[in-house]
Amino acid sequence: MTTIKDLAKMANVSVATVSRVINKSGYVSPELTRRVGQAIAESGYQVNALARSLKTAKTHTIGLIIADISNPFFTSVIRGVEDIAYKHGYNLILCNTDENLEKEKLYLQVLRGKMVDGLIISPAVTKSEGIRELLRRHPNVVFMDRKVEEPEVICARVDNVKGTKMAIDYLLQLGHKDIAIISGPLNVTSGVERYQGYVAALKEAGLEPRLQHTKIGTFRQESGYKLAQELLDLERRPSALFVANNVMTIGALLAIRERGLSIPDDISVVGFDDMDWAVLANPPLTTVAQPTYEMGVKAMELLIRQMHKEKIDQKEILLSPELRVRESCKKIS
Amino acid sequence: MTTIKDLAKMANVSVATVSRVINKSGYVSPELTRRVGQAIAESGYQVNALARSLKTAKTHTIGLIIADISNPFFTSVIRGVEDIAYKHGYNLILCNTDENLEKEKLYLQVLRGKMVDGLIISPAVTKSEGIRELLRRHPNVVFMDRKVEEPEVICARVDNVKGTKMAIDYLLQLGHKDIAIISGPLNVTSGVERYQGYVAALKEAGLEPRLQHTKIGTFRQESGYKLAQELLDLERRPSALFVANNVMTIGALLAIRERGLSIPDDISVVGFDDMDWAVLANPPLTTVAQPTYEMGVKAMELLIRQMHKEKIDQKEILLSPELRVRESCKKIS
DNA sequence: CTGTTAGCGCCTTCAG
DNA sequence: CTGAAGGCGCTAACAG
Repeated sequence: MTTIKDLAKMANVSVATVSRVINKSGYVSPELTRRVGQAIAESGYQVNALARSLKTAKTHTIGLIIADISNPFFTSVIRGVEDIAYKHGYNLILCNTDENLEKEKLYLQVLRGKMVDGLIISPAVTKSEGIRELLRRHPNVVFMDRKVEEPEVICARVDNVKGTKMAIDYLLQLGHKDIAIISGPLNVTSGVERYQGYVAALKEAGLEPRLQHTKIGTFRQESGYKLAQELLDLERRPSALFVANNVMTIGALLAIRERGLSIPDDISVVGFDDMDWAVLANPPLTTVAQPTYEMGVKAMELLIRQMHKEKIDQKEILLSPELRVRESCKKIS
Repeated sequence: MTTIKDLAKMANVSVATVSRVINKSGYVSPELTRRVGQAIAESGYQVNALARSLKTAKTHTIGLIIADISNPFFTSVIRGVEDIAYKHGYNLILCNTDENLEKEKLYLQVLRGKMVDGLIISPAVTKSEGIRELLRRHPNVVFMDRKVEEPEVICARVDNVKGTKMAIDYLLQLGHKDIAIISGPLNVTSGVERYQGYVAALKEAGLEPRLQHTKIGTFRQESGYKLAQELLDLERRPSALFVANNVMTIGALLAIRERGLSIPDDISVVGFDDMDWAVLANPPLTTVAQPTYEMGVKAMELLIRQMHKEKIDQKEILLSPELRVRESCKKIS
């Protein structure tokens, strides 16, 4: 591997001069600049970012910790993060935790070791000693989608309560009274907030949430599938179903289909998270859409401000969800 | 930040000793081991991977260059890569090129600078000077999904010709003669191979591919949408449509739906790439499924063998696709 | 404008 | 079994 030392020899200058032309720091005469340039071209030199980072204490790398890359919600978010990161010259180390606390903890440690300039996290659970320690040790951390029970954290996410309320209110308006929920896990903020939105919306309408009709899932497809089955097997089957995320919705739709029931005649459905095929489903699915790409963008922008020590007036960005009414809910009397 | 120097002072030993206990290299007396261990615990020490890598010339980081993270095909592949990488202690730097050659080139350079131990690439085009140079400079590169026109490259991908033939043969069997294709770009291997499979299948059946019925797209949804429109507007509308990837299929389905046509009565459709909602579509969509997760696993396993200098008997792994017949094609007479 | 030099934090001979 | 010292490749004073 060529080093600046080699270049210095080739161009017959000092390493400092080489460094200067590489970094365009300080003046170097045209002649020397040319010679160094030539040496670089001839050797195919590439600066060693490790050495540079060791010296400058900047890696231009950020860690991205999320639960599941294969979930389209996250990939869209990642896309937003990547676009902004690229624009500002940062690279992403991608860490998939699978909602596994151990894995999260290990990744946190590895990323700290790799001296990332910052981190974007979608934490596996609301309270984690690992993250608390991270917060103490690392100055640049932003949360995304989900947050953690600590004061003063910086975070970009969606208004889950509002989104869920929009969905439930819509169902209520259509005349539904027996609205079931397949909720996410209650130890992550997005899960608990959507559940709270559900409860709140019902109560505001003077309805009491039924234990029978509330199922707590894991945000996984199998979970949506299984819980939907339980709901469908109930003596008093709900007239409407709200599912708290995209992949559980797929599971639920599969279960409904398997039972030979039809939407919305037998049961109305609205899912949290829009999906690009929602309009192609049978029938087209009514959903609560999150601005996923934008969430990624905002998170990365927050992180960049934080890394640049700029003032952040709004520590918590709350994006607005949107109800996309299609044909999966019917009016009942 | 705590360094081994600090630890050495705290434990009243030399840095060499600290290094030895951290890396479990060489014998250290129990007493000193204990003292060092305590110092580590008290200080919350974390080794600086930058410094270590600079010294050892190993980063335990690999670069992953793909076209589009938001495409479920790639995310499933990434998932496979990540799982294996994690198992072996490697981290992933994720690079999204957007099929953009400039971006790819820049990323290649950055990754080289960051001294990644290896690279997995899904190249934007078949022939690229940037990649040729990389191959010359970096010993550990494996291609995934798509490859590049160079001899001896290591690669994990699917048998695109076979997959496409399966789809076309199926349509042929159902009696279709006017089978259109929305192909991918012809400057990437997966695009051209699927196109070739289409042509070959037709010719073997004694049919001549019609220019009118072959549309060359970009693997993007808009492209599928627009080209499907063109096909549908033809005087002699094809009786069947093969779409060469997942997101173009979504576009095509959208166009068909918009025209008020029904599948399979007005037109039969089969798409390359299965999708988890394919069975929920209206009607359930017949597809050619790729073993995406497995592809990622194989690619990473190949890379690991390569990095470990193990012998690789099979440089090119060709995975088998599978036709999933559902309800989007009808028999015609 | 250019060169010399001292580290960044770590690993690894080489002595002891 | 332990310590001292050199160097990985680079940047940034500090001299000149």
